[in-house]
Amino acid sequence: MKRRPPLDDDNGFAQHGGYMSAKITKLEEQFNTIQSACRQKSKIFEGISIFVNGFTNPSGEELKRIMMEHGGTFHHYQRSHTKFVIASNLPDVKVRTNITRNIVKPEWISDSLKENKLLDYSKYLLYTNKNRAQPQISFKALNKNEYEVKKEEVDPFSLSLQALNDKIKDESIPEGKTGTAVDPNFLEEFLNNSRLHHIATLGSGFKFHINDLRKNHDGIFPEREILKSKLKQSEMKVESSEIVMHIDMDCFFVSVSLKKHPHLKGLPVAVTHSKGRNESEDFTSYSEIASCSYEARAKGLKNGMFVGAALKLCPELKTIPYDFDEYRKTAFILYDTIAKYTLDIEAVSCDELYADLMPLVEECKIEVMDFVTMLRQEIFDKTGCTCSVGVGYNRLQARMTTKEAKPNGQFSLLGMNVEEFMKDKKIRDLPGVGPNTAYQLTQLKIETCDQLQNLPLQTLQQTFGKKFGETLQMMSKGIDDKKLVFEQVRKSVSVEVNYGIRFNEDQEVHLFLKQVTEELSKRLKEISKKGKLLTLKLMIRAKDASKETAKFMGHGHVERISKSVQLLAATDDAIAIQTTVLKLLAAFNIPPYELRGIGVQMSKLDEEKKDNKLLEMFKKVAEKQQNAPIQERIEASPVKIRKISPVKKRGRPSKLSNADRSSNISVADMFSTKKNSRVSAKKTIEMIDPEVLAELPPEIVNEILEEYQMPEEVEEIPEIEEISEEKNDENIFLQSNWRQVTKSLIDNNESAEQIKNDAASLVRIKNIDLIYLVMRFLHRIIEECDDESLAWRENYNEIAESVQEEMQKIYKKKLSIPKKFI
DNA sequence: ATCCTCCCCTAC
DNA sequence: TAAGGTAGGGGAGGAT
Ligand SMILES: Nc1ccn([C@H]2C[C@H](O)[C@@H](COP(=O)(O)OP(=O)(O)OP(=O)(O)O)O2)c(=O)n1
Ligand SMILES: [Mg+2]
Ligand SMILES: [Mg+2]
Repeated sequence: MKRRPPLDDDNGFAQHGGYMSAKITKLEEQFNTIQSACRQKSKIFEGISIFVNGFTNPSGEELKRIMMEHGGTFHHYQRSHTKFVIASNLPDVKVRTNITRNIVKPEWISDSLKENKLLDYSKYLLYTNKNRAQPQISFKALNKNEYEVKKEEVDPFSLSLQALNDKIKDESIPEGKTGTAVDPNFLEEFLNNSRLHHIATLGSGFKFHINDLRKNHDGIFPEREILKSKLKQSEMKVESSEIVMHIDMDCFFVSVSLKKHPHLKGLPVAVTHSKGRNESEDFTSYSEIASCSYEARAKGLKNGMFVGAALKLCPELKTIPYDFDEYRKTAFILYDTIAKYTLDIEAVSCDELYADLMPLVEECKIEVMDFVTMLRQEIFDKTGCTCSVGVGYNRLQARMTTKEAKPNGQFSLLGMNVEEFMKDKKIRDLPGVGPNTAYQLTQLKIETCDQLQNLPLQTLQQTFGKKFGETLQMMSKGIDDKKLVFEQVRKSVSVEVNYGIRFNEDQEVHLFLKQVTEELSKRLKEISKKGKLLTLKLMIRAKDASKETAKFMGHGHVERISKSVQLLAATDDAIAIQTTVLKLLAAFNIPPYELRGIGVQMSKLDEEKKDNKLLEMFKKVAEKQQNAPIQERIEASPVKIRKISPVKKRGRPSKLSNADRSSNISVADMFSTKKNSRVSAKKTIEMIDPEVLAELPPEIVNEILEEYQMPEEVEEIPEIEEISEEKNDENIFLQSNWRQVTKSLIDNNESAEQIKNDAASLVRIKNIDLIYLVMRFLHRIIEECDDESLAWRENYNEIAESVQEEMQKIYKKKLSIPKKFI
């Protein structure tokens, strides 16, 4: 209902107002045609979706036709909602990453068709418990933790990768593959030239920078004295909790790049990789415009537009190259100039931030807009670039007024009728309203905020969902409850490449993925984080897309798929990540030549791995004041804060150099004498010196990690009442991923001792609901596996016995749990 | 009711 | 030629 087919538009020449015919994606169009073309003959397979893996009889094509004609659904790739995988045999590596309980022989389909009714698929399972002839696999292998590196398993990959590595070094790149991800230098080259990579990196860099400045700041802003003396004194009337300023550089890349091409000032200019037009009739470039000047915008140009399209609108357009290093330097000047006056800053991107000016104007007793005028002048003096500022009582108001102010202007909504101000704004100008939402709103005949204000909330929520519907209406009136977030915490890290992806061989894919995972590992290490949830994101050529894209080396029209795995322990290890990612990839079974994009993302990030305890401690201290204006923090607890940040930075904040970053460590250093910090048992892993770990071979590392998943007693003795709490933390069944951990213990045939103890302990802490679940779970998975399961059946009996024993002691009765095995 | 996975959308 | 990255918010639908 709320989800629309994605807007996907390969050639991108579709114009902005006429929200294209691409409401329905090409893919869906095709789907519809096919559906209607082949008249349905029966509904035998209604509600059944299949994916065909490998060679089958009937063939994949034939099975597809059967499904279509008889009410079923055919998936070209295995998806989460794919109900059955049809296969006659599967290579081991594929089996290991598939749930085998839904792998069914193709005969299921053909026999069902013959009988003209849906037969019981369980008789056609490719892998059953009785089916010992089949390679043993399934549950164990599936749930065996993915990151785990066992020599026997990994060798095939690592060997072939090594071989390929050497081979590629010696040999030239295959025919027609220069400039693709097959080239071993591609990733580096691509990242160096990708503007989107640069702005993303700068963006998170500045978020970090602000955190860093705030943590190392003493709460004194000497530069405010200058404001007090230079600007007219005036009293503020307080009628809001925030005075929000939004500041954004005007056509940032263009302004900066123009400094080296001054003769082009005043002309329509765009920053792009393309050299522009050589011939008079050359409107074909699919190079993207990162930023265009306001003269160019007057002709209808927009950031992100293709050069060819832009030239059609503005044939006299001049293009200038990127200057990434200069963007970085300029952005630092922007941030550091503002940081002299306040650190109540929410970083948005390299050319844009919000600041809460309330504490500043209250202290200095100055007019907000006087400060803004002075600030903009200072930024211009230092950078030679103009910026614009909007001011309002919330972030939305500030954001909207910046648009109004641009270029090179400022605008305040304070004391104005906000609802009135919003009325003539186009819905597309609301932050959060992109092409899709705008299209859906125009379908509702809504084009301005005025109309949006008057639309019944119910209608909006029907189309956009409860939450977003309400947000939309609030926004249309200029209301926005979201407070600024000064200290932002990263929740994920990813490396994605959706350009130049043209492979022929699996090994080429593997080799590229290796580089991608190494890059990911590098980035995790840079910010001292480890992650527990690993996601592989792929872009696959859409069925109807031509093999060659309109845009050179682009991805074209694609289908996006992703798959994630929970790791047993957080990791940043390149090998561990790579191994897991290769398995995820194998599970999709995509022919290499159909890939158009590859990304690897790590989320569920743990706390900082180094000085973990110290940082956690720091957070505890700073927790309450976390998002408070910097000055209030000091007032609330001057002693503590001084202790945390003895390193004073007066006057001009320094650039974010390596030296500066490492100075952050001094925060942690301060705690190095405090030993009584309480560490959650889960994090015991972090007690191993990371440097030591890094020296060890990855297999060993993972073994150690595995060990530490079941930590021994914590070395430091916490206060008495905390002991029991901590011990409970160690109970595997009290971990959120206890199912996974338990499976892994069983699959690896580890000792049942801990399971037994922890299960009994559950009874002691009277967590009966959980012990009930646990016992049922144990029974089920032990029943499902065979082989070693004899031992585990006995283990189960023992565990059950010990649980019942505790039950008797505490409750004087037995728990109704699955019966013992015989 | 709450969680998880696999998306989609938006922004710069 | 061209360098379509990356993070966060959130919804649908299934599992628990
Ligand atoms: N599709 C986009 C949008 C932005 N950027 C880069 C180039 C921009 O200069 C910079 C900042 O983005 P803004 O949205 O702030 O746009 P500009 O600064 O270029 O223009 P404006 O004056 O509207 O802020 O990010 C980009 O590469 N591709
Ligand atoms: Mg800008
Ligand atoms: Mg901006």
